[in-house]
Amino acid sequence: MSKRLRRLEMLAAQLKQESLCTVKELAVQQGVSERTISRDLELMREQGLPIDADRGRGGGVRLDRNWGVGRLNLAYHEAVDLLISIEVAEQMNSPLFLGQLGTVKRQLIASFSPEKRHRIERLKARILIGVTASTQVQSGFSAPPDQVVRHVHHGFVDQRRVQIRYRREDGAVSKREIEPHFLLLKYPVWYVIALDGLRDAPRTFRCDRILESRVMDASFRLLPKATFDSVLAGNELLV
Amino acid sequence: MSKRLRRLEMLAAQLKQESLCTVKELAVQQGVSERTISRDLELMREQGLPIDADRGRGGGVRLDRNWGVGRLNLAYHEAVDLLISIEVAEQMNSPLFLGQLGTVKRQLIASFSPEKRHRIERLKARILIGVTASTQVQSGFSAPPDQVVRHVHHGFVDQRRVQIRYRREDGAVSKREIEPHFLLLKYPVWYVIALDGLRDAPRTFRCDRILESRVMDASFRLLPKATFDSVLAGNELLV
DNA sequence: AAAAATGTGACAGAAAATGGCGTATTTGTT
DNA sequence: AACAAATACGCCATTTTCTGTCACATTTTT
Repeated sequence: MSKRLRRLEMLAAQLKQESLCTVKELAVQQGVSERTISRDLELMREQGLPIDADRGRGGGVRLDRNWGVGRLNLAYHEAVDLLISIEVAEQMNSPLFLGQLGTVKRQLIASFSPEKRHRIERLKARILIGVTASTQVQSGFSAPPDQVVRHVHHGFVDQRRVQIRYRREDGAVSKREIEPHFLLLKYPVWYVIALDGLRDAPRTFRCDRILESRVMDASFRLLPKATFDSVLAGNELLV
Repeated sequence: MSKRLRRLEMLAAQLKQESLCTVKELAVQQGVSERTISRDLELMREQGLPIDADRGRGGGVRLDRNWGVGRLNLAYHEAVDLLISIEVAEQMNSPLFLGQLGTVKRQLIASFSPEKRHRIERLKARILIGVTASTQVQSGFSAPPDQVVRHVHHGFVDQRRVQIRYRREDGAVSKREIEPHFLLLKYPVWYVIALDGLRDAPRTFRCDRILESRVMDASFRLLPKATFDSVLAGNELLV
């Protein structure tokens, strides 16, 4: 069903790979006549792909040089991560490359439904950017294990409780179940501001001090930000 | 020509906006029969769109909640910026949100032709990540003006000479024409490592000390990295 | 049980896609 | 100047696909 659709996609892919190909080549590859390829290219142009053609000997068809990417298919969570990454980077106040990403951001936002957009806004509001960590803190920093990063991320985004083994500054290790409400970045260190499940008290955890983690099935409800004022108070926030 | 293609796109767009719609609604909107919409949805499922349907009263059709973005259309330079941004952020060693961006990166890379991929590799090799700036440097830091950021970015990517007005640490202001070969990030400060056009000597400039800038028409040729060893030597590089 | 939804199969008529052919046009090569 | 290799496009018969209609099954809510 719908062979043409598939052919159009394959043609687009082909044109992205090869810088120049002739209609004849494409026709042989796709097993259709040259006339058909011509018509396909015509349609693709109508759809907005900037396909240039050189007539005459040594000519052929190619995508405009200034065209790199036809489309990027993003799953919901990928799009969310991308959008939030861009916004975080923007707020980190060190532009140069990310400053140029306005169009990308706009497209991402536009592609979300209003309802989802709102969810992302709330998510973003739960990410706090603080001042850069002191030299002393930085020297004692090492990137947390991948697994921990994934779990904290998951728990934060999906509002799931996370079980962690945590090493306090004084070296004592304890097991806890936390509800990750806020993330705080004091570059390069991420902190989780969470409700400690057992004591029902707000606490701050440094991600690189989390030794092990597990995402629980249980989700949690967001509490008002005021609940965390006590632990947030000590941090200079940029945003 | 190809009404169906257009209809399929419109259906996808519709489904992205509305969380739930009935086949009947869609049929009326598109001016075709319900049976046709059914078949369209069938095709879209085959193409990989996760369209769920609830039967029975109050039911309808909707995109899987985990699906936000159908496609992102990126121009070449946007795609380049995005890819490089992701890589820079990755190398900044502060994951959490960027950890999930592997798929996005892979898709971006896949969509470039080998030739373009190579150009991007070279561009990336010209971006250096150093250690975080000292507290002292940070306190004297303020984000450079947008225009300067854009111009430096432009000059760096397109290998164009850039005219700048620069304020040295001692306060003296001078006008120069530079060839931006490398960018060095010592978070949050970006440095431009460039050939000073007048003296033909490698120099380092702090972006936030550039007062004004202008991109020239003249492009420049890349010199071997060894040319800049003298100015690069003093920097601890992470990469 | 009724109503409101989707899902699917069959069939004939409508519409679109295809291939083949011819011609025009552009461009590089001999 | 002539030729060869490309795209561009119009026309038409043929083939394939799409569409609407009708019928019936299934799922879910009221």
